[in-house]
Amino acid sequence: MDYRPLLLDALETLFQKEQAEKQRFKALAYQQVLRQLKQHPGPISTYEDVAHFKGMGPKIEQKIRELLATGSLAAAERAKAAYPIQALHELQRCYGIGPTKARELTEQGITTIDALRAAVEVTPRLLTDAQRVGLTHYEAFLERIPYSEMVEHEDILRHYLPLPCEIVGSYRRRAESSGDIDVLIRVPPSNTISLAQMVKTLQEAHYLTDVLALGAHKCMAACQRDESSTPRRLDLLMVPEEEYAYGMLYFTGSDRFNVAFRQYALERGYTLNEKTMKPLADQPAPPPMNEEADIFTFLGLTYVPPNERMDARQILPLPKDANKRIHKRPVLSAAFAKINRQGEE
DNA sequence: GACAGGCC
DNA sequence: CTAGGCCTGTCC
Repeated sequence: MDYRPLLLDALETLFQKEQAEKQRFKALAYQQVLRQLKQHPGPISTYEDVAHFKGMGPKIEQKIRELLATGSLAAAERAKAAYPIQALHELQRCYGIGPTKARELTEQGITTIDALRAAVEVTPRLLTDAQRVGLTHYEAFLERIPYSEMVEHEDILRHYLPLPCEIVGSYRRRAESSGDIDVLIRVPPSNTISLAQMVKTLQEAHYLTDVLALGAHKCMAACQRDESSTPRRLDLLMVPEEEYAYGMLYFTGSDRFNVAFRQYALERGYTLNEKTMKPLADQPAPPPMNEEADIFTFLGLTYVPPNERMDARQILPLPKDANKRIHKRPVLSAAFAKINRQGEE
């Protein structure tokens, strides 16, 4: 008997319930187990199938054991009676609607995207400008963007932007699809062009169609290659030259690779974020990093090309003897490559 | 100007 | 303890 579908439903329910009750860390705990369950390919028939998951404490263990033994979970059933779980889930898939707004809407009797669309026709101020854009493009923003289309966006952006830029995220890791388009713009000290000006240029080219948020350094927007193509989520980030290498490393991910990378930096006495690297104690301050590879070298790490950046397994000290490198470097297995292709943002 | 909500 | 910062909108 495969309890995987029941387990997914029960844990998703409890995740929504904790979110509705603003129990951030409880929600996080369910989310962590849910993510691993979704990645787990095979059926779940005994507790041993999930015992090795990260973040399995006594509370979640008890709940899973109950579901495996009885086929249902009392806590999840109670949550379903107390909250419109399905409605909260559906509404939160809309860009700009989080737990609070979703709960507010369900309390007004709005429980589906269709109902929300009808309500917003009558009362536009039910949502903010950005949320209305999210609602308009609800289906489109849930779609994934094929790699081949990402290449086209890159061409368009390079054509219109007056500064060097790169699409980062899972696209740079060569994932076969991406969730959105993350663009880093390299800003030299001499720069006089504002982000607002660049946004205007992209709007006049009829590429950028909606602005969700626009500040001095960051723009969140929607874009389209042409009138008939699917609208996509676009993020533009202005990054000063001296921070660019750190920005590239950070926004290229993957998340797990970043966590491992920052942990390793800590062991070497440095704290790392998306802008810079600082010495912890009496370490020397790092020199300017012109490109990503400089950061690897400075920390004594073997450079990892973006498409191999998956998790801690790629964090390897530089070999003392270059000849040994051939034997020390693990070969990318098909299974690893598959994980990478999932292309989480 | 502080704070909350949401996103990355 | 589980990130921290950016942007928007609201309230006073």
